[in-house]
Amino acid sequence: MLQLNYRDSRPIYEQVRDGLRRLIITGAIPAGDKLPSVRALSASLAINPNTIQRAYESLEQEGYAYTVAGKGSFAALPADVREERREELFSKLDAIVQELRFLGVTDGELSARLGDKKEEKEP
Amino acid sequence: MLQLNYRDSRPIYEQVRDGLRRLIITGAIPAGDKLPSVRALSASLAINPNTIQRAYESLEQEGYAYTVAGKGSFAALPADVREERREELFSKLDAIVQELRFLGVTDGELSARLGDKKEEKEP
DNA sequence: TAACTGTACTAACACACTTAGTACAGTTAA
DNA sequence: TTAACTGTACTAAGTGTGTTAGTACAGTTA
Repeated sequence: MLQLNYRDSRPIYEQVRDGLRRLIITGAIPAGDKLPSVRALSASLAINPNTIQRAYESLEQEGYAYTVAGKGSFAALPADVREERREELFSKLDAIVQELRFLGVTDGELSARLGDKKEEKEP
Repeated sequence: MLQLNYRDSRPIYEQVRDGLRRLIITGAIPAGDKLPSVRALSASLAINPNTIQRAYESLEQEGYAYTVAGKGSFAALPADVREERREELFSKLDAIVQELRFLGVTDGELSARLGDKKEEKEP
């Protein structure tokens, strides 16, 4: 379900949070569905429950999850959070594209790259 | 010349390295030009010389700089490093675009975004 | 010679991350 | 009601990384 990379310098709790965020945004975990319990996920990933709890805290603070006391944590993807994420990604996109242009990448190459990826989704 | 963000969780030496890399790739520091000395840059940024040294080590390891004993460090941008950076950025681009598509961004919106940025460079 | 260059150390401190353990309130099903 | 689950909130300890401070050395340049 989630993959951890211990070589990565990023903290485990961030990797867990980012992985869950991606699963929620891609629909692999639909909004409203229950997330694995802190203890269950910590057991399956073989890490401390506190680390999972921290990932869930961060995920909830970002708006991708909510908690019902005694029941558990659930996935969420409200419109404003989607919009916020879009803006964040667009900003990163701009920076990358700008640097690629300095590296001599043409509009044609960029379009081709995006087109290729589109075809992978719609063969 | 370089901006540091102490709120950023990223280490200072990575911020310095990434900032210099960007200046080199964009041509703000042309290949062959001398980089500021370790001591001079550490003084102007008000940080420890060891931190700058670490940034230079990393930058040189990536291929964006070379050292001449006793003279100093100089910017570099060989073809293979450019190509490696292109691949790295394309990978990040793919991941961002994929997530944007899941967020409902259409090809038209993507093209428009790229087109806007192009017009900013060529008004 | 004097002032610069990068580099290589040791030592110490601060902070974030992670783990371990315990505890408590709310929910759910037997 | 009891038992097992849920998230949450602590304290404590260990570890590793980043940063700073200080000193030192070899090479270059004016």
